[in-house]
Amino acid sequence: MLTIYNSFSRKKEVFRPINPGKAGVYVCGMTVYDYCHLGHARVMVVFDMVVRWLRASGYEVRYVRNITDIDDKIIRRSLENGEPVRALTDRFIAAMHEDADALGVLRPDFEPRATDYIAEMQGMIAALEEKGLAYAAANGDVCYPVRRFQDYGHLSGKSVDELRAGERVGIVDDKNDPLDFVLWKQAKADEPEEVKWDSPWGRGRPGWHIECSAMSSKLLGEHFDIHGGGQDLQFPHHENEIAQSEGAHGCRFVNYWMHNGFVRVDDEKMSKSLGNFATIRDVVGLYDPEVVRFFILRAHYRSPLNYSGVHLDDARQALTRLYVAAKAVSPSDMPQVDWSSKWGERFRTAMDEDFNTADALAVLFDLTNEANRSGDVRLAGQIRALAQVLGLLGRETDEFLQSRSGNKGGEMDVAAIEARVVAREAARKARDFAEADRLRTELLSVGIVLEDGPQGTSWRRV
RNA sequence: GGCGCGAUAGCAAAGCGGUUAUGCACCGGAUUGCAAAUCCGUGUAGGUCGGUUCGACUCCGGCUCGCGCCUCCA
Repeated sequence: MLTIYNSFSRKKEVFRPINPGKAGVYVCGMTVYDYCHLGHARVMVVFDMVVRWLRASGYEVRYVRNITDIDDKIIRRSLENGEPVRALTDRFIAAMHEDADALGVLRPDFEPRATDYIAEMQGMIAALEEKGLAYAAANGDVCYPVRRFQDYGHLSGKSVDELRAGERVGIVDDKNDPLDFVLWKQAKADEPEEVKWDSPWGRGRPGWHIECSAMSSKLLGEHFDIHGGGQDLQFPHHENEIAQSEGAHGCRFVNYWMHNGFVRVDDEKMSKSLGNFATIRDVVGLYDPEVVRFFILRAHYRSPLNYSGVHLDDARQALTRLYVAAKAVSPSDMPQVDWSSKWGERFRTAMDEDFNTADALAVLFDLTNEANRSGDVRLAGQIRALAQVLGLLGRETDEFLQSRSGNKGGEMDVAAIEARVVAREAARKARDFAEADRLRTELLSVGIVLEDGPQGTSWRRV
């Protein structure tokens, strides 16, 4: 029985889908004006894991992760670059897909681009207007009167009055209430024509929050199961989504809200001003992408995650242990998961407990010990089968161990390495151990470790 | 100022009112020509002060420290 921590109720709840056997999942995706960073990596990996687990549990999942391809930052970047908005967003969508692929993140079933849903957004704004939940501000922007929505603040645990008390002063605003947010922005003279759409409220573009409300209801219905995103989106973005969706549709919006924890770098918040801003492509240049995925999954998704070199090195060693134990089984002839086994049951129990991947991985390590001790290939196969439920261990062991990516050793090419392995074998046969050790030391100096086994010598990069 | 979260062994990270989490690192031993990998053995961790309890790392309260949100942010 799957339980999920629901940010809305602040407690763990048994997952009960709206339609038996099915699950609708919406996750706030990227705003595509720059390369994805580790925070994006966490969102993508975490909800990829969630969807994989729902599927492994037998649910037919409809997974939507949107792309925000219209917003202030995009327009600004486009102007700076002298690059059309569409060219800019296309470029960063392609980059995002590369990053996601590297991390083993499966494509969502739908990746709606905001600009393809302008009509739906306008439809929602019209519906809100009809219910008195939209007004034109002094500057012509159409805004949502937050105080008119009863439950505003529930998700983030804030009351409207507290928000007012803590609000920053000095913000010049045309809104009736500083907390109100924009549904439709009036076009500005210095903005390119490609970011302007005609509407009943004048030429302009949608506000950020209405995008997700419109796309999710169009693709998943007005009421769906799970909505996810980074913790920072809880307020105001998700709060506003609730206000808009429930305001416009008159029914409950989402049953389970899931928020993943932040990524920090060397124990500091990751930010451009601190200069510790790590993009996925930076990190993947230093560490194998699968190590990054493992690193993310090793912590519970709601905990803060601290990125640092030593932690990634640690993760790499741990993942190597799993790979070594699974060596005898190729991913191509991997067995099915035996869910009735002790290991399968423990794994399922861990995952069913609010997606406790840390605990599930601990089960894998216990299984690893058992597999190594017994030499039972079936157990090795179960390591692979279970790990792949988390999107891990999908490669041949040697491919992982010998991969250049993220390994420190690696200047020497494979042919040169193998020539030395052969030469050393010959030396060992001749009992010329001095020569054999010399060759091994030479390889070690370039980051290659040799391992003599019953089936001969194998090598890997450190 | 308001709201919320966290503090676990050298590092990382889970569960749990009373029996070994797990991984990395370290130290012994086995194995190996020597190694590596693997196996065996070794850890009396739970910020602090109180309370509840037969018993608390686990529940409650105070304190200290750290963090997040309240503004665009995954």
